[in-house]
Amino acid sequence: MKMDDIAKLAGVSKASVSRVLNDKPNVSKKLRDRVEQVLKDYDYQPNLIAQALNTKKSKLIGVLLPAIGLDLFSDIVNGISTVLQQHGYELILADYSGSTERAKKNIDIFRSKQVDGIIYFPTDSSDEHMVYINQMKIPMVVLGHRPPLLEKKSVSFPDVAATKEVVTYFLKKGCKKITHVCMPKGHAVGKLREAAYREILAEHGLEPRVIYVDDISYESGYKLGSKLMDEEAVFVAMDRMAIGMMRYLIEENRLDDYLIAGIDNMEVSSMISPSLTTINFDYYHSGQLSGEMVLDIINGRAVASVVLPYELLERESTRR
Amino acid sequence: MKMDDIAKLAGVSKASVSRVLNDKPNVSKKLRDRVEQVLKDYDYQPNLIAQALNTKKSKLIGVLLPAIGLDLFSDIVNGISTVLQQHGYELILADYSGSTERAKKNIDIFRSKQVDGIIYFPTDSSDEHMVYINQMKIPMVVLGHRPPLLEKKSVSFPDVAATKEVVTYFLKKGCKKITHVCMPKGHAVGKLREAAYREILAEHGLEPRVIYVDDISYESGYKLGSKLMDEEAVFVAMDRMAIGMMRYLIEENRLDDYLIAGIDNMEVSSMISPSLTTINFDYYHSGQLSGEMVLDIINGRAVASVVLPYELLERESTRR
DNA sequence: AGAAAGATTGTAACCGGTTACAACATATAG
DNA sequence: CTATATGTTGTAACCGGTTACAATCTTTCT
Repeated sequence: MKMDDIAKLAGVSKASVSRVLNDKPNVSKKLRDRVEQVLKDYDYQPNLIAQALNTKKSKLIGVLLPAIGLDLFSDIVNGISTVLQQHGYELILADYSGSTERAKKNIDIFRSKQVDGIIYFPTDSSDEHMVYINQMKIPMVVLGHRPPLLEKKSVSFPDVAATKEVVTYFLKKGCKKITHVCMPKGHAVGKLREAAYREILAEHGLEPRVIYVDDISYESGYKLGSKLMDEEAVFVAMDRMAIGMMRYLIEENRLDDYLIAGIDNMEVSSMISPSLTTINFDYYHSGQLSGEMVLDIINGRAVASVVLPYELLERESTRR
Repeated sequence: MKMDDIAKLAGVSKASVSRVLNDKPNVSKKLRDRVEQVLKDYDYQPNLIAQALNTKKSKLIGVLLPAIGLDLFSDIVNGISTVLQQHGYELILADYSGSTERAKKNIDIFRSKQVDGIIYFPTDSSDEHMVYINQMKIPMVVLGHRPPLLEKKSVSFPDVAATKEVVTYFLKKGCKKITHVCMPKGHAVGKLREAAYREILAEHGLEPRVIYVDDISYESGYKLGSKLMDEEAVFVAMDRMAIGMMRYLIEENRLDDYLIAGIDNMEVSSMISPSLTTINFDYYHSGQLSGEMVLDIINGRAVASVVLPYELLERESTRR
């Protein structure tokens, strides 16, 4: 059922049907009623592809994430989706498994599909990559980072401040040996957290000790439990790895030897025992904000970068 | 940069450019080379919207879920995405928050966007709804259910068998008082699990005791912990609620009074302490299979329904 | 009543590709 | 060296909408 068919059935021209559908002015009530009746009778659904072709608005937003299937990212998608749906946009979801090449390819596909905007959560926030991203002429929001070049169009988390807060918390508790379990190399966020950790330890004249994980799985955290030595406190760069590590320590009956804190605040982090001290980042909200921001950019409204708040949630894993 | 521009730059017609792009036969090497050079020079990306308009293939698959943000669903999306990406399709993601009306509306939007197929995870699998779904002329896979009408195009989980396996497991351990914490009413899956639970208890002449949750959150499970009485075993209809409940019982120091089992096998279920006995369902794989199935349907290949296997994972929460 | 202004509707071009068909060029056969 | 088959390229219609502009119909005013 296409517009021409509707037009014929109502005995009017295609243009008139289009006017009725788009609530254009200067349409007589008689014609409008007649057309609307036919539209209803035949349950006409316009072909949005055809519409997109000449309005040049696909009402599609591309969302590009390092991975899907991580709760963090699904919270983000959830937030984005909520906002987009409210505004009549749909989202195309893609992941690039941390490969910058695949990210670029996906962005090209998004552009081919004529998305109206892109929300991109890069793992690589190098200048080189950001220059490449910035030169695109498409509304784009950078999520999770705040690269200088795209600063104004970013929604990010205060990784540095949050990290310092955790480490300071350990210091205040009198810990001298604070280890950091870091995300795999290549994760820009991990780099930030590691640098902040090192910086604050240096400020206090303490020796840093960093353990690198291979991947950001529970399993990975679990395996690295055995690398812990005589430290007092462990700051793990993601809750999921912290939980894996705690499991290991519980099995080895060594958990009482350590104070453990994560960063992320997964939903489950308060439900495990002992519950995990962590930093709360509101990923869902970051999704909402980036959704709103990309729509603002599309509609030519002014936007300002957002750095979300964080909150230290002190729980059982750091109580003696 | 549109096709006409490329054509002019290469000194050929639009049609020839199209032929080169689509690897059509009967194109002279000379012309092909010339066009390809220009394509490369100007980094031409075809407008897939225009392409979709006349090929009537959008290379878009609509994925409609009850919710996004639940790990279960993000595993599914992950599986779907992997397969689709391999075949050059993109996915449009939408959720309907368990409202059948919103589900219908989303399906309409999908069709307006001319998706080539839909993967739909309904919560409502009533005949009425399935008749409505079935009468659509669009390739569609039903995920998570196996409604008679759409049986051949479904990918589902053996909820009944799995439930019976868990309950039987408790029975073998000698439990007589087995409670079931059920998903909120309206969840078709919850109904299946509850019915299977009731059936097997009846077979053994035992009295069922069902506790209903309001929503499928950790919190919900936590709150219902207080409703437990003198039962020996608890079969919870989702891991996340089981974990919440365990947390409550740990806080109350009553966990040792119960054997607890879930169903789902969340990634974290093996990492908490005590680790949770549960049924493993491979959601990621279900996503892959439904992705493949929808592509098969689109391409006119024969498809057969899939019921995924399950596996009881006996862990610490049911050990004494 | 007739002209001018305003409202309503239709016609046709256009969005950026694909493809049937025609036109032309080259190869093969007689 | 034509006649015919085959290969290559261009022209134009089409996909299903939107919209500028022209055409027609109403009003309103003198």
